[in-house]
Amino acid sequence: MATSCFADRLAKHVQLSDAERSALARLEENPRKVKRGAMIQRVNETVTELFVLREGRAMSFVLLPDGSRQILRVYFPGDFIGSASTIYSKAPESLVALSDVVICPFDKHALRRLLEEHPRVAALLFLLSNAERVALTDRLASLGRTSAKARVASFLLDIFDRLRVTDDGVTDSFDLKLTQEEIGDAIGLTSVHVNRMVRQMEQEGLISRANGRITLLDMERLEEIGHYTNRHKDMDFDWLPSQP
Amino acid sequence: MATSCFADRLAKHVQLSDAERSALARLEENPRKVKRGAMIQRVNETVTELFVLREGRAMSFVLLPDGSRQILRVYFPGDFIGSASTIYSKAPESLVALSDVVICPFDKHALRRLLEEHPRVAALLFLLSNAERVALTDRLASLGRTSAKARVASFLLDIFDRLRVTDDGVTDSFDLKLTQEEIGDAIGLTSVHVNRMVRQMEQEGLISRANGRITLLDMERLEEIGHYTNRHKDMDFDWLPSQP
DNA sequence: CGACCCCTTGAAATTGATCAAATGCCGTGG
DNA sequence: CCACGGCATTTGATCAATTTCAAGGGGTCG
Repeated sequence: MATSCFADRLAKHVQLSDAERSALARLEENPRKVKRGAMIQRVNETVTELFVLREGRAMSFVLLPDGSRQILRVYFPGDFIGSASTIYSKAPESLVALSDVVICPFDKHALRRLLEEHPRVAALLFLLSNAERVALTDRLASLGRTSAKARVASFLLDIFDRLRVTDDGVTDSFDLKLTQEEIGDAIGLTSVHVNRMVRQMEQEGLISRANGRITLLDMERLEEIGHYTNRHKDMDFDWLPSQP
Repeated sequence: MATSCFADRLAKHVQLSDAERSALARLEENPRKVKRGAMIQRVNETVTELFVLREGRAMSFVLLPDGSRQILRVYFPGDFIGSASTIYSKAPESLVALSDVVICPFDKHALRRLLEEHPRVAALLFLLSNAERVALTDRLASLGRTSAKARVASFLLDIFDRLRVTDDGVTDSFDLKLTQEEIGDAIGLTSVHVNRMVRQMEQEGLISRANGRITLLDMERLEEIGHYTNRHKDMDFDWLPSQP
């Protein structure tokens, strides 16, 4: 059986049949290495490909005419990225590697075949897409209605909880691998102000930092400050079509 | 053939077979009227139902502990709402009727059957879910990185373009049917500041208002001010499975 | 008529942005 | 090994956008 990073991720939620696994593995037949900082997809370029992120970290973002950047989402191994190209012929967002990464590009026609032949996987993708949607609405509420400190807190918790889904080594600390400017671009703040908030949270004993590594010292208070809810706990896949 | 508001919407993008149409119509077998202002779904309640909005307008929102509200999305006839309950057992957001509405609730098991039996419809739903995702990222960039005036401009254009998809009567003016406080809650501003921006845009000849009706007088400038892109023009459904 | 809601306007307060400069860190090449 | 350049972080001072607070006006519905 071929390995599939994406199948492994899905298998955390539901059992997959061998046929489904190998169909998913076919999406990852063409792994490609991309260097840190390199562009995977450029906004407005014609796109027909999607990607599975196999290794490393990536992000999607848009640039506004005045040069400011909004980071839309940070991605981790096993994430399915660039799904906007399923419906838009021109990329609505750019994708860039945050570290050296391995991505597996596949054409949307391959996705089509997968959806046709494996309705249960199709349903699963639909569900995960809805989970992404909720993640975005959470951040929308964060940007629209909470203070700078709350945004930093919830952003850290979000990254932390997402890393924990796949990486069992994560217990209370993690490598953020983002500059303060990037954090700011993700949560709608300047790097200067991110610095002040991080620094303040450190002094208050909420977090600590050591060469790029963040430790969450008081998660309860962080959740309270950030108005954060961990959505991962509440997922329910039971109603999906039973295994073929 | 039974009527289906949702099928009509999908049919704007792709041709549907009779079997697909009647399968979609079954989702709308139980229309229910809901009065303006009434709750359709309350956050944190256990949910197993989704809805097609057949008539009227609705919105989803969350309340933060300090009482402030973030409106996540405004919905129009033909929209598929509450899709978060496909994956979360407790509603992550509330749904409320903005006008008297007719909604068609259906159980997620009915959706499951639809996805199993009609892979092409499943694919289509997946695509539309990705389009929603992009709409959210657009607003995320708006909240995170643009001025109050830009947010108002892009919000108006977005509502306008979405109304135009279904309602042919819309050419340059439309009923917003939202209070200034609701606009503010959607784009992360106070009602006071929304008022100042709307008023300013009116004085500059960008828009005009008459008893709740908004007319867009200078769309080009509005698009520029709001950094707005109309995504509807760029949709591509050609690669979908061909008709069965 | 009164209650209520929404819109409007002004003045003061506050949050976070902007500008500017210093510090520290790390990899590279001499 | 050290010097250097370049990038990220840190800090201070000032500025500007938006919120907050407060009050008045207008329309509508019971």
